[in-house]
Amino acid sequence: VDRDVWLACAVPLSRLPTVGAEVYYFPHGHAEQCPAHLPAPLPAPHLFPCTVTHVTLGADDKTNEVFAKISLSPGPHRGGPSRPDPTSTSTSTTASDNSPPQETIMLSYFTKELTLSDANNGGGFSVPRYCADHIFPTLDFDADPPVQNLVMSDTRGNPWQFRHIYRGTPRRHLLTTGWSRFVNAKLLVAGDIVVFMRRANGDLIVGLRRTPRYPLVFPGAADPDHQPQAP
Amino acid sequence: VDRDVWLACAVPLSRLPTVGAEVYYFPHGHAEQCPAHLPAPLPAPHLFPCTVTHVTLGADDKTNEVFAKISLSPGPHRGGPSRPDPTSTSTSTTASDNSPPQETIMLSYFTKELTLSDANNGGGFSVPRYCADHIFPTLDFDADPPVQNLVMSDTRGNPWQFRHIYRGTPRRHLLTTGWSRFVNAKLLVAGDIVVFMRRANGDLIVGLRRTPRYPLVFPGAADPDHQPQAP
DNA sequence: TTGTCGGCCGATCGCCGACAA
DNA sequence: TTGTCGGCGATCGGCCGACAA
Repeated sequence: VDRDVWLACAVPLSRLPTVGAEVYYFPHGHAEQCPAHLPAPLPAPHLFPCTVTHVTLGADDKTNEVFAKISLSPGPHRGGPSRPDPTSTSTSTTASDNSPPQETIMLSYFTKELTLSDANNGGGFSVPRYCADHIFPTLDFDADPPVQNLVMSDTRGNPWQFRHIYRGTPRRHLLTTGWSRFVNAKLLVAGDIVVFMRRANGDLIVGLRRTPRYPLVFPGAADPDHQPQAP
Repeated sequence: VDRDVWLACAVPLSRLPTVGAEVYYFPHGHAEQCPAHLPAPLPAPHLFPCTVTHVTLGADDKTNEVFAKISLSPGPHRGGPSRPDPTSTSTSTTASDNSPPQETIMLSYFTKELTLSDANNGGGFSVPRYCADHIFPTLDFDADPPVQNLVMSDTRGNPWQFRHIYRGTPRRHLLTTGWSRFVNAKLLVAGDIVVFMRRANGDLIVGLRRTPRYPLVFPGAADPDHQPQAP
């Protein structure tokens, strides 16, 4: 996954450490994300000085959820110890360090939280004005109705096609054909956030941020047998 | 999985070894079922004398495909070597030994290979006369049409409900409502075999045998993204 | 400007008897 | 006896403008 795409999809507070940075590993922050893997009650909060040896950016093949794999090498810091950042974790999207390099955003992007109508009803998506004007290619407003096909890649590079139309009274931008297929394939629900990105060369990319799921695995979802059919 | 249910679903040639039996492990038979896991070209066919230490019967949670996990302990046989059975394998449905105990079938069962109509058309299943007469509960033929709801468990114990009706000209037995749901959930295709079983207490069980799939993993099935929607 | 709703049209699902193998 | 077919009614998906927030 490209760094700029990753950053656009990650939560705004996310900061990526650079290789060689001296950080603190905070076990409690890590355990917070993997409550099922707790081997035993953790000892009192403690910070371990570490050095970042490798950073790998990725996106889940199925859900497109972005993550960062941060390899740490334990050991004391060479320079004077700076104030430890208690939010440091590893292999999570909220990893950060003490000297975040300012990222230059190389692409335009727009985010929207899915409404109930976006996720459930009729299979359409209401495109906010700003997104249609600044991210999507401009429509031919002489046509009636103005309509175009958009092809955009997800964060794994797979293409998705959407019908973008400007219609209704009052007029508004919508994504229709293709949208519900995307929602179903990505298992999106209201509250999830879509990220539409446009590169300088015009390429379109669609990314995702998911709201926390409770529980992460739906009971009975793995085995459809437990849902016997109604008469 | 109960032993009698397992035996009814396994292919007729299947025989289960007993713990302590002295058998031969035949690597080529095993490799035949796992062509993808061949570490290297196998040496010339060879038989390894082994003793069965444990037998576990199971059914795949999703597909209900039955299998036997047979633990072998390598070592020379104590008694005089009997004629080795070249079909012996481990962890497969075709496992066998040299002294199959005669199984007492504790249940009635009926098998049918799915036709194209059973698997594809209209969501119904043509019930052969023998199955309706000897396996299913008898219908009330005074009703018009004679109809009943059947609830049967799959080999994992999950309940499935089918509408059993006797109708048409000429009259015939059919499973209608509920059948297509079962076909879709179990990913059945024409050529697969269903096994309807009735225990002495009247309980109904439905099992499956699958025809070999080529390939075993459908290309592109894992990632729906590679199938962009048609306009 | 945009979220939600009801209308409605077309596609699909699935129950049906007809008919022939 | 039973496999396949065409018919057709019910259901569902999904595109639409209306309307109000």
